[in-house]
Amino acid sequence: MGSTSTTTVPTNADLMEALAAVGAAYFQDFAAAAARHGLSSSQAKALGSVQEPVPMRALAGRLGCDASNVTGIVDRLETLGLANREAAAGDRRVKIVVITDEGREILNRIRGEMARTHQAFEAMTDEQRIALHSICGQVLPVLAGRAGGAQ
Amino acid sequence: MGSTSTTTVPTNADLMEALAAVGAAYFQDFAAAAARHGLSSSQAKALGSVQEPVPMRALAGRLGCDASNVTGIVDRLETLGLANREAAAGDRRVKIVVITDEGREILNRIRGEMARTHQAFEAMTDEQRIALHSICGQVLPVLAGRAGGAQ
DNA sequence: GCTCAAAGCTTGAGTTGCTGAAGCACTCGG
DNA sequence: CCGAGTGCTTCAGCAACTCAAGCTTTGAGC
Repeated sequence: MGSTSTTTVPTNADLMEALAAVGAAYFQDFAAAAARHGLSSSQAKALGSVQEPVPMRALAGRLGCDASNVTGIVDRLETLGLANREAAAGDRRVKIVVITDEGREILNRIRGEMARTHQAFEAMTDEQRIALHSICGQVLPVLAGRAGGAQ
Repeated sequence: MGSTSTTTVPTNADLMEALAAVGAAYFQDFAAAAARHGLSSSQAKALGSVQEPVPMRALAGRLGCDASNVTGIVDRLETLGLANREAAAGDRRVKIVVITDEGREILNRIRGEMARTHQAFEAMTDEQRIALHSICGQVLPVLAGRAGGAQ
């Protein structure tokens, strides 16, 4: 396979490998920061997905898992005092997950403590930051299967 | 196309969000492809980490989890006929995990079936591919904690 | 050669993540 | 008001994960 050369266009396999490695490393940094605050990565991910109030069912969609699974995760967040269930106005079947102030604080602290991630970003030039952000923005809708639709 | 003179440099938070979204989407594509072949994402990830024979302990390091956990994962891979344990020459405590031909075939098929990922990559220009690959290569050592040496 | 500390793997107990099926509570169209 | 459909929870069951404990092997010191 290709060696690192400025004129070599990476193959799909090259890109997959690179993206997988970066994604895995990012995730481990995230999980480690969450663990320092007593949260599993799933709980932390859920917490990050409820910065805006979200119904249980929609949360399951965001997390890409079954609705019954979300019940347990939110149970634990609620026990820890990081989120609450609130009844939805207008449809009493629906329960809306709302992050608490404490939850928001923990979330911000976790994000701030992702030392490796911040270190990696700091080392990037403005051009690289712009390029990476642009590429992610372009690639995400396809990767997430939302091509042609708005979020 | 988009880039005008208004060069907005994304903040760390912007990049974190973008990277997290792309990483999560990639992982879901991966997990879905693996599931189609009866593998959990952990099993598939392990399978991808033993393309070269690896001792159990080293595999645990690569997967970022406890050694005792790897026992169970490799148990299942072995049951499925996708990998084998072999005794290490020179140290009979060590067991080396070796992928089987069937395991290699399944792994290749999984990677080939990550449709969204391939789709996303196909839509990239040569410049973007080079930029993304280069950025990943630069960022990975820092993100994975293998940078500089002061740690 | 023996002993003992340490290393590599497995086992067991216990929690969490996750799914599918079943059930309850509620909404909405007829 | 009734029945179908929706949203959430509960339950059973497996996989992933961790920690502590246990077994075998290794290697260093005696």
